[in-house]
Amino acid sequence: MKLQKTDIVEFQNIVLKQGAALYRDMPWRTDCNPYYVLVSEIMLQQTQVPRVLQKFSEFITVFPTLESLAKAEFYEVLQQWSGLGYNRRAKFLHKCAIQIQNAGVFPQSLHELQQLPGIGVNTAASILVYAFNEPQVFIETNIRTVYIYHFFEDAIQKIDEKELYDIVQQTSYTDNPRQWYWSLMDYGTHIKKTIGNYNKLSKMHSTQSKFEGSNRQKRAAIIRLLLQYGPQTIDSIVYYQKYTVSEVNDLLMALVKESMVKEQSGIYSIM
DNA sequence: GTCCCGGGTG
DNA sequence: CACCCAGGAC
Repeated sequence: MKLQKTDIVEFQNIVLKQGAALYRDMPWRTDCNPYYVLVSEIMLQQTQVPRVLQKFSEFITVFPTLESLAKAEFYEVLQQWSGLGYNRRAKFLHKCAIQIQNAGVFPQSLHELQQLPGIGVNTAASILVYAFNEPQVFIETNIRTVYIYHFFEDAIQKIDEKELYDIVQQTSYTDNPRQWYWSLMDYGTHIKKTIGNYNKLSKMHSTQSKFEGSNRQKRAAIIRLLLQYGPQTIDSIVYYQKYTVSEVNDLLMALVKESMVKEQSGIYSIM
């Protein structure tokens, strides 16, 4: 779909106007230094803004700089992360800090950013937008909502991500990328709250599996146990959690493989 | 039940 | 491409 210039300008004006009206202040928006942006972007993957707002401030109080995070032990990072969910992200973020600190400079290209763990194409682009106000094209759930609402509301078939990307690119407001994406985010959140979730029309949309009784739940329980009560044997974990031995064994194997947990002569602890 | 400023893995 | 990863809000 090739858009007319007038349609593009009209759309941009709507989004920017809504963005100004709906603007939400956040610490990582007030101060867009690359470290704040990195921390917030990882936290915001699959986690809503209100929950991140609280965690972010606590996290930054303990780890005010990239250097302080890089020098920290992982269990300290995990302690701060605890409660946010998707604990793997804490490991990714910690590794990011270490790698960037070792490199000596904050990565400033899509390619370099994507080399870092936990940073895919979307997060890489978003970091360039928010930290450096660089024009980039990316899609996440709120942006998807805005574009489906405005351009694909009557779609019969599921919308392909490439179609969306094409429109996002054509309508991209490059005068102030930061302001543009803040507007898309705040407007998209507003549409979802007041009108509905259009993402169901996207091919990307899928309902997630149940949490209750899942491995996610059990992993989290083991992590919490190790964080609160220190190193444990498999048997003690089995005793406390009432999971089967083979279950706990499998979960621990996975956690060790992800460098979340380490094992030393039968004793498991946070890495 | 459904969602969330996704990415890694096989 | 399918599945996994957490936790709370609604």
